[in-house]
Amino acid sequence: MARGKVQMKRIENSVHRQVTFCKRRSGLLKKAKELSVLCDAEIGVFIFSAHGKLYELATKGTMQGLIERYMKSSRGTQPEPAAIETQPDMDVKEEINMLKQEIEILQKGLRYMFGGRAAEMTLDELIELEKHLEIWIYQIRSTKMDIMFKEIQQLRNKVSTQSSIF
Amino acid sequence: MARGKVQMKRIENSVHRQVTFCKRRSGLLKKAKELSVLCDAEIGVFIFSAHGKLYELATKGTMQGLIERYMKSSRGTQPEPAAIETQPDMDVKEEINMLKQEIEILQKGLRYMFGGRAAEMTLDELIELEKHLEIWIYQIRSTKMDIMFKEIQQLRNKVSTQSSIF
DNA sequence: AACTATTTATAAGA
DNA sequence: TTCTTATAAATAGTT
Repeated sequence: MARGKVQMKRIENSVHRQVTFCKRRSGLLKKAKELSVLCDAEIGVFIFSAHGKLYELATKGTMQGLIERYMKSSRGTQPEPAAIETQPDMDVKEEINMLKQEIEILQKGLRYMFGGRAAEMTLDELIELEKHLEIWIYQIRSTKMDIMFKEIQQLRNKVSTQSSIF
Repeated sequence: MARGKVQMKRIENSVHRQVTFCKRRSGLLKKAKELSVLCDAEIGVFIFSAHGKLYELATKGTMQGLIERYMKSSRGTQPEPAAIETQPDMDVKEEINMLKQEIEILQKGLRYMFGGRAAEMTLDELIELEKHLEIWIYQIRSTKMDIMFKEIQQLRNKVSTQSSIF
């Protein structure tokens, strides 16, 4: 943006590209900090260079916390999972609470797996997480069964079709 | 940055703050896109407004994928979990592979929990995930046992100290 | 939303 | 990298 316009496409000269990456990266992070301070926003940025190196910024708190908040927030904007369609009579609020609880659980689990492990979780929390994982496994087994049952039905249909041909 | 400098602190006038948020937010996202294109970088940005509304950008692929990459990448820069200290003789490479595998597992689980649920997972993947969750539960139980054992020892010490006093 | 006077960011060069 | 500087972009205050 100085001494000449810039084309909005990958810079082919690798030296230029590296220099521009360095400059614009710091510019971007500066802008993010400013926006956060001026407007009281919480911002997370991560940048992977072409060679895979990570540069990150999290205003207010940690990136982990921001990701958890992101998960929580963006979850609601997605289409409802298919599982709900099989229970159209269920109370919507109750379903939402269940989903929220599931998210809380996984957040705890995430902290356990990616964070400093057991050091960050108390005995009570571990017991709670274990309980929820058991529920999760139960749900997975249930879904598995559904899928397998459908497959069996399809196979039966095929078999009966074949037997009517011959 | 025009018609007067700006102080780097929260804008008190709420109308000004809202307008500035809107302008600078779009500016930040534009800069992020430019950096990604010009320098072949992969960038994720999320912005929570003061009132909690989420604005996001993920260049190349989805935010989910970026977060997974972030988890993978930043994991290595953190201090090693305490669990490793209890096994100083274990081969480091093997330990790294185990951690990587753990991450893969949780990523699958994340997709299952936060993504489109069962619809996105095949039977084989569900079976695999179930297996990994069982391992995870096993690890949690093991950690629980460690914590409980330490607590028992501490309590025993207290008891024996008391009995020597009286 | 638009308009500009300024401030910032930054491309090219050293 | 870092500095310099001419210019392009972003944007604060105003309409």
